[in-house]
Amino acid sequence: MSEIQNIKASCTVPKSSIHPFEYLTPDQKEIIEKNKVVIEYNKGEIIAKQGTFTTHIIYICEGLAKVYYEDDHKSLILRIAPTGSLIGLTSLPTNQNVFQYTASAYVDTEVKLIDINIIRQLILENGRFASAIIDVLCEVAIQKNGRFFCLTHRQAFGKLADIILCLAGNIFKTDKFELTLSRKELAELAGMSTESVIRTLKKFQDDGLIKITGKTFEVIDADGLMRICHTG
Amino acid sequence: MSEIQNIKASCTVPKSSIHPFEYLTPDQKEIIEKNKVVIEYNKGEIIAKQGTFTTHIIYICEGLAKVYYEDDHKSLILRIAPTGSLIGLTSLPTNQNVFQYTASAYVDTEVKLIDINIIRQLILENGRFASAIIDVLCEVAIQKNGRFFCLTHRQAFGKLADIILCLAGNIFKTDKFELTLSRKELAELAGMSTESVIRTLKKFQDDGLIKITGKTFEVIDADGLMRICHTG
DNA sequence: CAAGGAAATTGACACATATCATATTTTTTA
DNA sequence: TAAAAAATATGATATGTGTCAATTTCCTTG
Repeated sequence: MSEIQNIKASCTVPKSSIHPFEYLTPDQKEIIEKNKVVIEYNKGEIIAKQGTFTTHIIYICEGLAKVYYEDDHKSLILRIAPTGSLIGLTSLPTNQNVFQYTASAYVDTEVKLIDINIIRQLILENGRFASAIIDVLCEVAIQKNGRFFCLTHRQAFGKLADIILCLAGNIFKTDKFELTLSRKELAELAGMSTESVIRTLKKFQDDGLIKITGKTFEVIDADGLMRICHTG
Repeated sequence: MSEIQNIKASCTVPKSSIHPFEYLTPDQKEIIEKNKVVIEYNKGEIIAKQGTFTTHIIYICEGLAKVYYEDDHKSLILRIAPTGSLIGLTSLPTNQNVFQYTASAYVDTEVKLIDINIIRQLILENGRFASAIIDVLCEVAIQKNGRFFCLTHRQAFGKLADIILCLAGNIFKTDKFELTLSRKELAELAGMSTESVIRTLKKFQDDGLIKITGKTFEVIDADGLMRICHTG
């Protein structure tokens, strides 16, 4: 039986063990601190809107954000940004000065806004910081590849199994957790219809893979879900 | 009537106008030149295999590479890397030292191999270079979001229309071009079956959107294809 | 130039899953 | 606490597209 935290699901959340700001000098840290703004968002509120000018990079101090791409009245969740994530890095190139995606608060979330030009300047000045930013970008890219593959090549069973393992292993880091997401939100995350999510969830329960009591999800057979990820 | 080069298809190829090496000092350029290896690959040959150690970053001097993710005997094309692209950047984080995808030559391709540790060192030393590498990563990320959306949210018509516009506008940069890809390869690119590609292509011809003569593709109605991208 | 093989094409069919309609349960709010 | 609204659940149906099989066309190679 594998430990839920060690499950490697292609998933939605990058591992994020990188903290670029740690590589700044005290002086540089102070520049950030002096120019930062801290804002609280309520669940559901939009933190950054695709297409608007990226004047600041967003750092998630506490909470969870949904990062999604919007087009033609459809939307695609790119990733879930947990505490410690940076949002808006894709606007670092000066010719790409608008948000390439929308970010909204999945739960009540506290963010720190940092002037993007200060970040640009620090990248030029501090190699270790630049390197850490690159690491963050790479980590997000790798996670996105996995999610991309999952959503295009797996069918309902596999997609949902993947999401559940990801929630358990990467977000809540325990096999029994309270899920505040509605079935509709879960469906959006898995890239399938709400009804399909409900049916698939029921099937998983009948097969003894998971147990749902109200809003509480419990992963019973992580290895079984893992197998479905790779076959279903 | 829009110019084919200005069509904004979500697409498969990043615009790639960034050349990080231009920001190096003469000394730094010399380090690169002294340590580089140039290799020629024939069409179809594998340039880098997912899972193997990334000892070098790959620069495409001339040609076209297919970058794809492999899992469970299935594969997903992430992007097409044209002349001037860098491959292997996602291995820059030292804890991510294997290729995250496979790259193979779409046509005969000449590449330059550059020791990844030299790149890492240059990122630390040269802020402008680091910044340019970040720009490249961001550009690839943005392109990948578009492709991700296209492949998950559009159906056959839209996906294929998108690919055709991308080939015409971004790769060949003309509305009449010779396509060396087989229907099977085109299908892989559009994330659909070979038969569906053939049927859809036929429909496009019947509707007077494109004209195919042997291996020559001609875009007749780019605006029409564009519309299909966003509705089909 | 003929034979063999690969690629392209076409049609029939299967199947996964979205959509729609409707019912039930839960939550909100007045 | 009743009424309204939202979320969840379930069944029937529609549809897009993949798969399989068969045929034709094109290209290679002896």
